[in-house]
Amino acid sequence: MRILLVEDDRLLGDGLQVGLTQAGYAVDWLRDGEAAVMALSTESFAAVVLDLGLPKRDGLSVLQWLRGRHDATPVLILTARDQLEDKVRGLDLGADDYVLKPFDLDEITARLRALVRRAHGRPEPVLAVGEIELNPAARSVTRAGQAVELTPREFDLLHLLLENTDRVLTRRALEEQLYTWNEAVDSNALEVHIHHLRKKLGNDLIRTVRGVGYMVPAGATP
Amino acid sequence: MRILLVEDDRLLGDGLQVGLTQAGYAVDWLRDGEAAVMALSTESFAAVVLDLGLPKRDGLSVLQWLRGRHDATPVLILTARDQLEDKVRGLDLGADDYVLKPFDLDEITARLRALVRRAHGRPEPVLAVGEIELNPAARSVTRAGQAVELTPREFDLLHLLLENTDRVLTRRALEEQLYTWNEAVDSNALEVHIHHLRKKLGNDLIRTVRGVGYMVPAGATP
DNA sequence: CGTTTCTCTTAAGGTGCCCCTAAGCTGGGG
DNA sequence: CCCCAGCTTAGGGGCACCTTAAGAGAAACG
Repeated sequence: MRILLVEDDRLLGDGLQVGLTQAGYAVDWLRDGEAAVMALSTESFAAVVLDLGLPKRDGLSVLQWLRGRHDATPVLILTARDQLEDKVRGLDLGADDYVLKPFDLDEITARLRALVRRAHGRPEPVLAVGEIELNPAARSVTRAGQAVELTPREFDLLHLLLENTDRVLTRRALEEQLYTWNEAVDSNALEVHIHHLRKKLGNDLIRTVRGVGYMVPAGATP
Repeated sequence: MRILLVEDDRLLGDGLQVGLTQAGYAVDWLRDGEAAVMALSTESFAAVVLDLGLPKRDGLSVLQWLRGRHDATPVLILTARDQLEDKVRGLDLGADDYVLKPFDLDEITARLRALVRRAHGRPEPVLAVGEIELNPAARSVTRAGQAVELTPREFDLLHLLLENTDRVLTRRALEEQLYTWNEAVDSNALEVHIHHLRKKLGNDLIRTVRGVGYMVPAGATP
């Protein structure tokens, strides 16, 4: 599985190359947009990891050029948190997904995996417990086949719980995952979201573990 | 599930040992690279948690030596954020994963779990004595395969006892662990919990040692 | 740009469960 | 036979969690 990594920052690129290699990809690492276009015009990749701020030729320009050729190679965009506009424009131009800096390597590989899988027309793996199903790619949830509308927070929370069935997630752990590393909430927001989830999905799915946190048993809701 | 922890910082090591033990692992804690090599050459571990900055023998050197012997024991590296090069070299040398300092205990246990599972497709670590099994991650207890409902205190108490099978735990020791360093109880609360545990798990599991404390024999309840 | 809708947080009040307490009981050891 | 450590039982209080409601803020709409 061959991947093109386009990143000018030496440190970041180095880390990514190693990490992605570790994850089982063959990684070609280029430092500027010009080189990226050259590579893409002659070679074929399973996916492209594309930084936006590049020398010689901007990342968005590379993306636009790629899509102009009707090349459907999956593209994962790396963008800083304060450049949301770029992200939006990137998605408009045909990016398949984006990751905000500073990012976690696991997140990159996870999204990349999803991207490649999607590109090959293979269905996304869904997380299922009992009659509840969650589709991470579509961000959709069904209960006994019926679609259930969840807000973003609710979805993320449920996602976390379903990824860790049979494991108790402490309140701390959940909050740290939901609220990105800062501005921790000091109220019972988490409880409220849990409450909403139970209301929409039934009371049996999420078990309260007093004094610790929450858990969804793998064999819940008969 | 036996784990080798190699960490020279006393405070950090202490915290890790407690946390990992809490997570259900049997932890051997060594303070320098020399000792780690000694241990690894004679004993077998499910995984190694390895700090890089070590006395006598550097962590990377230990890792290199280990891989040189074609030992595939999973290795989780602890590294400071400003030593990315080391991390990279570590991965090159065959580390399986790394965690940046300062880290979260939950993250360590999560990665460790993934690592061990990856290494030989095994499920969660459990503490087992006779027909009693305790799963720290799920905070669940079974007796002869049947789920047993325990209250938080009961669970914590049982957890402590099972972590120290064949060792007599004094009333003092138990109370200090259960009640976080303050607000000691001056009554027989402990006895009450023991009573409840016996009621739910059978009278043979927990042995009373008159005048000292309690103990669960490793080969209890046939 | 005002209006509307939707989501998330905050806060307050309620409730059920757990845990401590205490007091009487039991049995082993001196 | 007595004493004391541990066992047993029951109840009340407190706290963790639940539930509900409403306001702030952001996104969507015209």
